[in-house]
Amino acid sequence: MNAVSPFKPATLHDVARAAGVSLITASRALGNPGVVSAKTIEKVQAAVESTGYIPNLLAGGLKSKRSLMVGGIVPALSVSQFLPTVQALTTELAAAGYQLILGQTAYDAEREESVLNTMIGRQPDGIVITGLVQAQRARDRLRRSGIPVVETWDLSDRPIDMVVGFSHLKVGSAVGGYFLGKGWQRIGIASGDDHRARMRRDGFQTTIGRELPTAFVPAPSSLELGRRALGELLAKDPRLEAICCSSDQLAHGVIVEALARGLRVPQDLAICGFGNADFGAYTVPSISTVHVDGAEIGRLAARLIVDRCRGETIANPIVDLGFRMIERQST
Amino acid sequence: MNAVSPFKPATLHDVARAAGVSLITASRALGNPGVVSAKTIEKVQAAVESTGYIPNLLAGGLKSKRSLMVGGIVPALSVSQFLPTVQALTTELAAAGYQLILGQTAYDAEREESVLNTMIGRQPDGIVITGLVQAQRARDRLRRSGIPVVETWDLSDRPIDMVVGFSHLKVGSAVGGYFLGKGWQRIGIASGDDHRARMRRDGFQTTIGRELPTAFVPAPSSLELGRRALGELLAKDPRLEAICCSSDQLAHGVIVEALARGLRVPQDLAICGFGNADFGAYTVPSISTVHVDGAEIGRLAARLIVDRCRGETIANPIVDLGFRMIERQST
DNA sequence: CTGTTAGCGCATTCAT
DNA sequence: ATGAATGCGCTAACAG
Repeated sequence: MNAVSPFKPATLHDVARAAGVSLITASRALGNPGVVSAKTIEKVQAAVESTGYIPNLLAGGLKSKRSLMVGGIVPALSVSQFLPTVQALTTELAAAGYQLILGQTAYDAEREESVLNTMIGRQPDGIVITGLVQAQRARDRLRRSGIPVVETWDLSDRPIDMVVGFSHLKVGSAVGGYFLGKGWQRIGIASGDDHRARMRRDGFQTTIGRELPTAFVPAPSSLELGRRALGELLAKDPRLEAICCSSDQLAHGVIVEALARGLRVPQDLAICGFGNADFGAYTVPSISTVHVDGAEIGRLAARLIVDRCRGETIANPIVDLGFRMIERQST
Repeated sequence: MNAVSPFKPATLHDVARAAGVSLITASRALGNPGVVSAKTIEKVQAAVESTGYIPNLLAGGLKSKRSLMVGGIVPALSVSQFLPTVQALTTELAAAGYQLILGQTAYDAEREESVLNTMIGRQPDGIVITGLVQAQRARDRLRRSGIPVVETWDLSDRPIDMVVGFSHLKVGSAVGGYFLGKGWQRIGIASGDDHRARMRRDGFQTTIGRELPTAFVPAPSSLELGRRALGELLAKDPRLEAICCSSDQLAHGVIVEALARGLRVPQDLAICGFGNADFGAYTVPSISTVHVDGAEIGRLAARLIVDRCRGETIANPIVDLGFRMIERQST
């Protein structure tokens, strides 16, 4: 082991010298081995071993215009809805040699813009955003940057570039239709105060056909907020029969609070969530919900970016992944 | 708005020309405004606006040796234990102008090494790892890279560089002591199969003073696995009085399963978790657990890295954040 | 197959 | 307070 000092990491130059070849040959042996003789590759690889060389991807990216990084932007990592997406994104990108740079907007338009700017400054080969970018300025900037962009977890006719998601309005309508079919009259809503939850609520109310008592809770939602939300709703109308919740966390909280108050679920109070969180099938009662394939959103987004980077044309830049209702014990 | 073509993003060169100053003056006006006259700064900023200039951080980093990126490595994003850490890390780093690059090891030593290598290649100004790096090769490589490294969520006398965490062995002992104090005799363990959960189990068993029936579940743990684990444990010993779980998710599942089987919690079966997950205080019964300040781990790790980058000397590179037991209804 | 030349976009010397 | 030159580490283009 011909270790190099800790303060001067080996460069490709050192590798080339150790292998007795030119700089560019060493570069090719590592990055494009098809064009180099087997013997040379061996020598170079031995040199890499002995020098402990690790390629400087910053330098490579500067020249080649491929940084092998993809930016991922979420409101907050704790929004468990998005976790499977970020996880799948990271995994799928890693498989293609890309790495994810994370940005959090904290549901704040200003922060979103500043996050986007530093993102763009890192010359990522793609950007994946949970939700649609609202600010027109930011949309223009992204479009002009020429970086492939995938907006996710929503749908739009005119995305910045590409979009993978589903219609929140339709989700709301579908749940509304389900509630109508059950014949429930006294209906309440527990909803996060973010854009997408509000959209689902709109779709739900439109289908039900009237304004409904609503408890808004600050995003991200949680079991605790669900408990509080039910308290609020029952204060508005103690005889509610059914609650539509904007997440399974919220629904879980509503269930726990209902049981704690001696209500039977679903006989006295029916409860529906959203997101098909992993625990929902295993609570007692299990939680009826709307399934959305968050991991698939991440995988698809990754693939769109990678394909685009390979110069392929994207047949369909607007992907509707849909959703499906899952009926369990809570309704 | 003097927009530039989407295919040729403005460089600092363009800004300098538009402002009628030299390249370096423009550079200083943006990066080191104290040394430049107010009038020049204004001209440069106007030029930035009109050209839509966004600094290329790759190029800046290449020259300045400060990439303003920090690598973060987790087994999997879905391990909710680590979420507050990653979230706080991202937020705290962003405040100091750094961004996080995410790597997932999937609890796999080989993947860990390859993730570390590409990480190092990106010249991050620091690396934060959840857990201690096990492979000696990887430890050497990290140490030799000269990059500040913070290992977290564990403790060691000889970290690669710095470490912020707590002793899992002591956590196990503390919970064991608590169980002994309660006088429970027939005790079972539901544990994740990862390194740290096993350490806590070791500490627990040592304090209890004997081998205990254990149900191992694959990490990451979940409510579902908790239900299954209780089934397994009761099959081994139907008269168990108390269960020690390696996470609150697992504990929640054990509680749900116990209630579903008609057992009263804690009268028939006492249950203790670990991690103080957000829902644990609001379930019925609420979950006794061990609190660890995951967010603080992230904040501290960020600060250590940032301080080190500023050239400050770290007074104490080994930080024990400790833990505390929280007694709730489930015991 | 291999090597030479010329930058990528910026910040750190030095100079003025 | 400003500017000119130089090179960070690497790869794309062209040569041989």
